This record gives sequence, C-alpha cells and structure tokens, in this order.
Amino acid sequence: MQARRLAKRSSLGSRRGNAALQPPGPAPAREGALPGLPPPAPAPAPAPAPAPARESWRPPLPPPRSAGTGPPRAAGAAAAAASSPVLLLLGEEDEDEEGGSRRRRGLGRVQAKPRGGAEEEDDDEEEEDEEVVVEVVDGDDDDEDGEERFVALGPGRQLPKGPGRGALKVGSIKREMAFTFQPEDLKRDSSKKLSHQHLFPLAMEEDVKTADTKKVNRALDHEKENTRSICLLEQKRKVVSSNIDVPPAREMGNDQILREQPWHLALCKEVWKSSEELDMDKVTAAMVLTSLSTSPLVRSPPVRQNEGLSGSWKEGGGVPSSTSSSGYWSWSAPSDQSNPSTPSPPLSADSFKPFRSPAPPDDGIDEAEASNLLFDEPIPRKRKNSMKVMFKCLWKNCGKVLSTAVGIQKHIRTIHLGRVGESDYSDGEEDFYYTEIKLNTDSVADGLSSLAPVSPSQSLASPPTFPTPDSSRTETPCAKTETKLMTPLSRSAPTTLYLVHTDHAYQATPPVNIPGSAKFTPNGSSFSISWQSPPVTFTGIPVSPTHSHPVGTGEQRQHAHTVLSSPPRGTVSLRKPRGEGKKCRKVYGMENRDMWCTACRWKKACQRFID
DNA sequence: CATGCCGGGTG
DNA sequence: CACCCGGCATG
Repeated sequence: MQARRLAKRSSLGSRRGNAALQPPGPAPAREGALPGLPPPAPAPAPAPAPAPARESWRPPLPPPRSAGTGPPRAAGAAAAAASSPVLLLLGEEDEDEEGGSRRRRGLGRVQAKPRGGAEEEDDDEEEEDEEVVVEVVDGDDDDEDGEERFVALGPGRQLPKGPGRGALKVGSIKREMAFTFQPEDLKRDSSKKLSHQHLFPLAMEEDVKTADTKKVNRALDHEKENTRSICLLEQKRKVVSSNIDVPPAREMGNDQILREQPWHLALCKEVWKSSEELDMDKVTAAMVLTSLSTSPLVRSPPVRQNEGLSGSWKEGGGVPSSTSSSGYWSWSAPSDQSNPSTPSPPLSADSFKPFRSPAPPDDGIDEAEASNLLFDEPIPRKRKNSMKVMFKCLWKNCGKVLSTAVGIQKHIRTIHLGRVGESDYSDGEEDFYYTEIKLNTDSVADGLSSLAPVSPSQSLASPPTFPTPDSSRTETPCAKTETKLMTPLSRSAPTTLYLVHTDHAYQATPPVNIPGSAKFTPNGSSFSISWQSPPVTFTGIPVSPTHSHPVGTGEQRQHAHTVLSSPPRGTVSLRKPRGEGKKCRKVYGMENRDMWCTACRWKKACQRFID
C-alpha cells in the first residue's frame, strides 16, 4: 500500500517536475531512460515480452536428441511417432520448440535475443538431457556413468540405489526413446548451454513443472492410446537398449510391469518422465537423500507422489485441497511436516520435484505411512515425544500416576487388589482401575515448540530453534521458511506464529476459532492457535493488561512486543504525548512554514518549542 | 477538524 | 541524512 502510494507520489513528483502532459505509465521510465536507447523499445518491451514468450515455450519437453545412432533410425522413429500419441508428444514438441529455437539459433544465436531469454532457459532445461544422451551414446569416456544410468533404468521400481535413481532412470528411458528419432546434433550447443544451465535453475524448474503438467494432461486425454503407445515406446526402447547393452532381464521386468498396468503405468511413466525432465541432477538427489536421512519424519513425499501419480496435483492450484492437505494437515501435522526440505509439502513443484524421485524406493513404507497418518493416529509421531502418556490409578483416594501401564497394573494389583504374589498374572481387572492420561507436556510450550518449524531451520542453516518454551522464538525460523518456499500451504500452515499481545481493550482479540486451529486450555488460561489472520492469541497470561506504559514488568512485555510481530496495531502507545506548548506551526503559521524548525517541517516532533 | 507526531519512503 | 508525506492520536 504504502509502496503504491509512494510510487504514485513519486511518479507525481516526477511528473510535477517534468510536464504534466506525460502519460503516467511511460513517463517515469522515459525520464530514467538513457538517451541513447531507442525510445519505444526499452520500456515496454521488457515487461510484456517475457510473459508471452513463456507461454509459448512452456510445453517444451526435453528435446530428445540422438548423437551417433540418430540418422538411420530417425525415419522409422518419426513414423512411429506419428502413430503414437506419446511419441507425438515427444517428437512433435520437439519439432515445435526445438525446431523453432534451433532455427533461430541458426540464424544467429550470438545476436541479441528478442525472446531469447525464454529460449535460453528452454535450452538450459534440455541441457542435462542432452548431456546424458551424449554420454550414453558415445559411451567412450564416461562409459561408467552412462552404463550406470541405464542399469538403474531397468528395474523401474526396485531401485536399489537410492532415491535419486528413480528420476534418472526414467529419464534415461525417455532419453532412449527420444534420441531414437531425434537425429539431431547436440554437441553444437551442449557445451554452451551447459554453461548457461546454472544461471537459470529456477527457470528451469518452473519450465519443467509446467511442462510436466501439460504433459500429464495430455496423457489423460489420450488414455487409451497411451497403452498402445507405451508398447510402441517399449519396442523402441528395446531396440535402442539392445544397442546400448542394457541388461535384458531388467528390461523385461520393466516391460512386464508396464504391461500389467498399462494405464497406470502410462501415467506413471509420464510423471516420471517429466520428473526426470526436471532433471534433478545428482546434487539435488544427494540433497534430498541427506534431508531424508536426517529427518525420518519426512512423510510428505508419499502423499505427494500419490497425488502426482493420480495427476491430481497438477490441476492448477487444486493441490492444497487434495486429500492430503485437508485432513492430514491438522494442527499438529505441520509440526511434523515442517521438516528441512518440506516446509510446505504439496504445493510448489520445486519442493515437489526433489521428492518424487526418492519416493519410489520407499514406496511401500510410505504408503503405509501415509495411510497411517491419514486415517487414525491424530497425533503424529513426533508429538509422541512431547506427549507423555501416564497412567493414573483411579482407585479411591489414590491418585497415583505411573508412567507405564505395567507399573500401574502392578500397583493396582498389589496395592488395591491385594494380589501380592501373582505379580505377573493379570486378569485384566486392573484395567478398570486406572486410566491413561496424556500429559501434554506443558501444553503451551509444547504446542509452540512443536509448531515451530524446527526442522526447516536446519536445512536453511538458520539458527536452531531453542527448545525452551519461549514462544517468541518461533518467529525467526518462520520468516526464513516463508521466504524459502512460499507456497499457499506453507503460508497457511502454522509455520508463522504471531503473538498478539493485548494492551488495550480494543486490541483484545477474542480467541478466534478457525477450522484447523487448535485450542489448548492449560492452567485455566486459554491458548488458541490458528494459522490464519489472527494467528495466535494469548489470553490469561500473567501479565497485567492494565497499564499502558511499559514500566517495571513492561520490560518483558516490551521485549515480547518487539520480538513478536503483532498484526493489529502492534505499536504500543510509545507515542510521545502530544506537546501542549506552542509549536512552529502555531507560532509562524502555515504561511511562514520556512521559519519552522526542521522537525516541524518534517512533521516530526517540534524541536524548537520543546515541552 | 486542526494539530502534533510517528513510521516509513525517497534520493 | 534531509526531506517529505500518510495516517494515527489527541484535543
């Protein structure tokens, strides 16, 4: 808001100085524009250009190319492509995107690029693919690498080598298919592009994402044909792979799988393919691996993967509303979810990408895990740590609380039931005399600490959150988290905690109950958490809300105020009481404004007539 | 509404 | 830091 206003103001100001005739938009730009530049181009061009360009190059699939094998096989492959949708996808797009860009490139890549920015990115995306292909085909120097990939590609799901593999393998599949009918020479640009590659990582990802989405949509459209096309693809691949010396057994395994579940696999393949397109390189894979290994609580991947397979996650923006998010994301869940690499699960493709590949390996486990979390067990694992289960004896006048069921049973047996000798024998009667109580270890503190995205801070190398129940702590990590991955869910998730301190009656926000918020009632005081507009409200805290000026205890409160951002008028009335004496304005009047003290001129506290 | 002043933006 | 201004609080 302010910004806008300011902008407006500034523009006005500039106009003021200039001529009021200038059209509002271009005016400032032009003023700033260099004399040497051609007037029309600079200002308008940059802004609108990117958008359209992006649109146009969006669909790009990683342009499969062949290095050595290309030419001879190309014709046949093209023909095949025509008959099969999937192949069409690959080939066709290749034509569009690749051809176009290539042509342009041919014309003069060195020259300035009208829409070159997008183009470049596109190319970059292809980079990795190409490189890999080259390696594989050539197989000379980097033989080992190439081979490895192909080996991995075979098994499809029994990926023994780790998460990252999944993507790579699938990718290699596609590559195989691709270069079969793409007799293009990649060496040409590859090196150059590679150099570019690291420059546009984000762009790449996004591209990939969109491409991915689009692809899957198409896949859905052509469900039926997909089966067939897959078969064709399989054939193709076999041909190629035979050249490349792929272990036949694995190939077969993969094919069989495909045949058994043609449709699903078609989709899977699409997804995988795309994921591979994302081309999460080894580094990413490693990162994911490490993050996975460090935090055993990473459970989002499974869910997401499922979504991905079903294609639901791509229906733009629909993600958050998907099953996983709705039910699963009860208040406590986020605390678990907010782990290093997945502060905000399903939404952003960025976060999504890295996880897709690792997913396959732990498929089974994750499946179980996900369902587990989805259905029952309202209290996710991590919370168990903070949640202490105690067993309380219900016997009259005996409030004994023990930490173990066995203990309490024993207690009841021996003390109340008088079964001293039969300590081991239990007829279950004891069960009636004790109850299980869950001690929310200092509910408030617990809640806060668990809500605090402790894990994200790890991955982000931000200062670790202190286990101390200092609620104020929670904010720092949050901010970072948000900046990192700004996905709707992450924002809505309780990653951010605001503590609204109520100093004034008008500021007192009654505990707001919002769906998805949890409310604790420890020690009689109420503590409600929600991750929406009025995120957290504290009431009943032993802080006297009476005095409006921080004195004595005000110290603490002051601290709380500064540290905790309180949305609604967080500013305590530190405002200097209005000066009663004469002020420059009064003394000199508006007419003699130049005689005012500077402070007055600046609308600051008058310095001349200080009270 | 007038005034005093704070918070924040711009250069 | 100088300058400016939006907007709130107060009278």
